[in-house]
Formats: sequence, structure tokens, C-alpha cells
Amino acid sequence: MKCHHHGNHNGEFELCVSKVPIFNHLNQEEMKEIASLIQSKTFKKGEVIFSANSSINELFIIHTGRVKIYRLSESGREQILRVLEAKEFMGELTLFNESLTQNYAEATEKTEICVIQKLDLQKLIEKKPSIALRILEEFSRRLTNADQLIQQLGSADVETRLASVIIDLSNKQISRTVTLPMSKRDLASLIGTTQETISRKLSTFQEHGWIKQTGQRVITILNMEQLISFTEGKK
Amino acid sequence: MKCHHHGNHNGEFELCVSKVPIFNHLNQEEMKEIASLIQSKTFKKGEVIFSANSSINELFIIHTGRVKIYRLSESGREQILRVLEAKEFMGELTLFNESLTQNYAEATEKTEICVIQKLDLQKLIEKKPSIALRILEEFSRRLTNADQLIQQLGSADVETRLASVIIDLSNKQISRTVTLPMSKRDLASLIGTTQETISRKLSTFQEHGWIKQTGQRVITILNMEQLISFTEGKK
DNA sequence: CGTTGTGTTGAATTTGTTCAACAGGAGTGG
DNA sequence: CCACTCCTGTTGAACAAATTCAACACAACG
Repeated sequence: MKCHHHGNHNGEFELCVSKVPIFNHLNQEEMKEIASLIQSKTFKKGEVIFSANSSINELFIIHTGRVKIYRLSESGREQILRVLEAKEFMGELTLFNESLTQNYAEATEKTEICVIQKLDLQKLIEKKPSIALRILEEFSRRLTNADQLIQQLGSADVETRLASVIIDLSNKQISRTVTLPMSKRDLASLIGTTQETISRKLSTFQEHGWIKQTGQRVITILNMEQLISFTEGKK
Repeated sequence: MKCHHHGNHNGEFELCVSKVPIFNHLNQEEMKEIASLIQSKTFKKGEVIFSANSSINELFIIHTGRVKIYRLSESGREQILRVLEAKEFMGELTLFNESLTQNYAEATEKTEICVIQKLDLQKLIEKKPSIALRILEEFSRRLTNADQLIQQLGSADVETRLASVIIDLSNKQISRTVTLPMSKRDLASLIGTTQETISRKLSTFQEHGWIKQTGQRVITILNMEQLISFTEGKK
């Protein structure tokens, strides 16, 4: 694991701790304690943070940047499960589950990560059970997202899935002009299709005047109703 | 919601409480307390336990029977997300997440369920935070299962997904003769395909001598290696 | 300024769906 | 126990959707 360790500049870690949902409800003193347990690492674009078939003994909290969580099928195909951004955490599955992960985590851009040891976190949770509740909330959210993706992959065609992602991004970014948080190749992997198909479908959307593509990762929604109608029963 | 309420026969509820992973680590007295908070309901095959667009204020613990959790797409297609059996719980997503569920839950056979009110459970968790840890463990397991299904739906063809389900069932039932825990129609919905395709693929598997179908829901694996080879890179 | 990664387009092929007809079992009431 | 119906599962054939392979264009980055 190539990475760069920083010295323990407390200010930096407090920033990391005080902002994230799983810790930000604690008081100053408690956060200071947590900050003292944290280590910082930086990953370059493309660097792998953890791999399948390893047991993870840390919780990783993203400070800046983005990380894609994915699996590789034996045939070599990459399926992205989710993309994590600032304030989200990963490595959690082996925390409450003694098993090897089957996931890969890779920085898709320069990413700073706060690392806390599994044992330290377990002690923290014992002292402050409210942390467990925050993690439960986040797990709920992820499970709901996973369920959503399962439904889409299992029951919707590519056009619908693509329209759905664009709408979700538009809602999240609170704008009709959407910036894709990943390459189109990765977008394809996330919604279970290929680069080529994404490219073709976006061209079709644009031909119909429903969207406008500007540059490689910017899409402006011109006809939201049409996109929504994809997600609500066909044509 | 059609259902049948029973009187509070304590013995019955203790049985329900003392067996389930989220409570079975507690002592006798604590379990008795929980038993006093529980109500029992019985659902017939096909009865809907909860529907999308409702807020669920109970945790449901399955005592006997089976429940399918699914979503309906606007086009009317049913996507099964998971099938729950004895000792598993549902309704959890709105416990830690103030939102309407998008899921449906339906008994696929006669099912007895223990119901505990959301508020009661929250009080219990405050008193015994270890319950939250058990729920976290279960959430971990579900998230891992969901991730597995996402990978399969997104990256594997139907033959692979089907082989994979059969292998999983064989492992779970510790036998080469597998009894499907659901109709083939539901199996199709779970792995994101149609009844017809399942039927065809199983016939193909049988023609090749890899499996033998006995009755409607019993499959004997004759060539495990071949099935496994599907899941590990193609042909 | 070239190299590499990312995205686009075309054409052939594959995979799976859909619709339709039919077969078989399970449960119900007579 | 039989007859009936409903539900589940099977099979065929036409069709639709998306993948694959291949060639090329464009952008970003050193």
C-alpha cells in the first residue's frame, strides 16, 4: 500500500473528526481524544486503498477526494458498488463481521484519508454507544441505496438506469447542470453496462434535445420531465 | 393489514425472543422484559405485511415462515431484494432513518411474526447498547449480500447468476440436493430475469447432466465443479 | 508534442425478453 | 374421490436490447 504518512498535526485531524457524521455529535474533549487516535494518509489517483481477500483492521474516513468501491468478477469485469466522498467511511464491513472483504477500494482522484484502528474504534463505541447509532444510520442509508441499485439493475433497462443516475445527481448537486463525479467508464460500471452503451444513450438523449453535453463530464438537463418519465413506466 | 392477534402468552414470546440473534445474548430477566413488549401476528401466504410509501413504526421478527422483500418498478415489474426466514427481522430501515420505505414485504407461506414497537426498541437499545451492535452485525451481513447481488446483476449473465444461487443454497442447506425456498417465479425475480429464462436454463443444465430436477422445487447437483466453473470466469 | 487514457461510432452477434400456447400440480368444493 | 380452477412451470418463435470487437477521435498530462 503506497501512501504518505503525515505527522500528527492535531488541527488537521480535529477538522477531519469534527465534520464527519459519525463523530460530530461528540463534545470538544471527546473529539480531541479521537483525533489523537487518527492517522492521515494520502492516495494518488488510481492507488488501491484495500483489496479483496484481505482483512481490514482500520476504518477509513475520507477527508477530501473520492474513492470507488468495487468488485472484480472472475472474468475480470469491474462492478462498482458505490462511490464515497468526503465525510463518508469505508472498511466498516469487517468491523462487525469477522471475514475477508471481497471489495476493492481505489482513489479516483487525489484523496486524503483519516485512518482509525478497528480496536480503537471498538473501544470508542463501548465508551460512547451513540457512535454505533450513527453508524447504524449510515448503514441504513447504504442498504437503501443498495436496494435501489438492485432494483434498477434487475428490472430497468439501460436508458432508465441512466436517466435515473442523472436525476439523482441533479438532485444531489441541486442544479440542472450536472457534473459527473466519475469517468463515463466508471459510470457504466456503476449502472452495469458498458462505456459504449452509455456513450450511445447519451447521444440519443442529446439528439432528442433532452440533455446537452458540455465537455466530458458535464451534462445539462434540458427536459427533466422526459427523463423522469423514463423512471416512471416506459414511453 | 389483515392479521390475527394473539393474547400475550409469555412462553411463546420468550421463545421468539430467546432465539433471535439480536436479543439472545441478554439475560433471562431482560428477555422477559422484552417478551412483555412483543405482540404476535400471523400472516397467510400472499398477505402483505407492509407496503411502499408507508412509515413503519415496528420491528418485525420472523418466528416461523418466510417473507419476501421486494420493490415494484413503475412499469409493474417486481424485483425481490431478499427473502427473510426465521430469526431474521425487517422494518429496520425506517428505525434509523426518518423516511418512507420503498419496499414491500409479503409472506410467501404461512408466517408468524413477533412485533415490537419502534419506540420500545429504541428504549431497549438505550438501556442495552449491545443490541445495537447485534443489529450492526446483521446490517453488515445484509450489505455484503446486497453487494454480492449487485455484482451479479451488473456483471454476470443469467447462467452464472443461476449457478451461483444454486451453489449458495447448497452451501446453506449443506446438501447437494437443494430445495428452493421460493417459487421459480420468485427465484427469477431475485436474480433479475424471467420465469421462462430460468426454466430454459435449468433444462439446459439438466440436459448437460449437471443437475437433476425432481418435482418443482428440488434440484440435485450432479456436477458441482461445472456449476462452480460458471462462477469463475466463463466456459 | 507525443503518449496514454477516455470517449465515440459502426456493424455483427449474442443474449435474453416477450407473447402465446400449453402442461402439470395443488387446493377447493361438490 | 372427482371435477374444476388457479397457479406454476414449460416450450417455441419472433423480436429487441445490449455487448463485443474494431477503428477512430479527442483530451489531458507529463
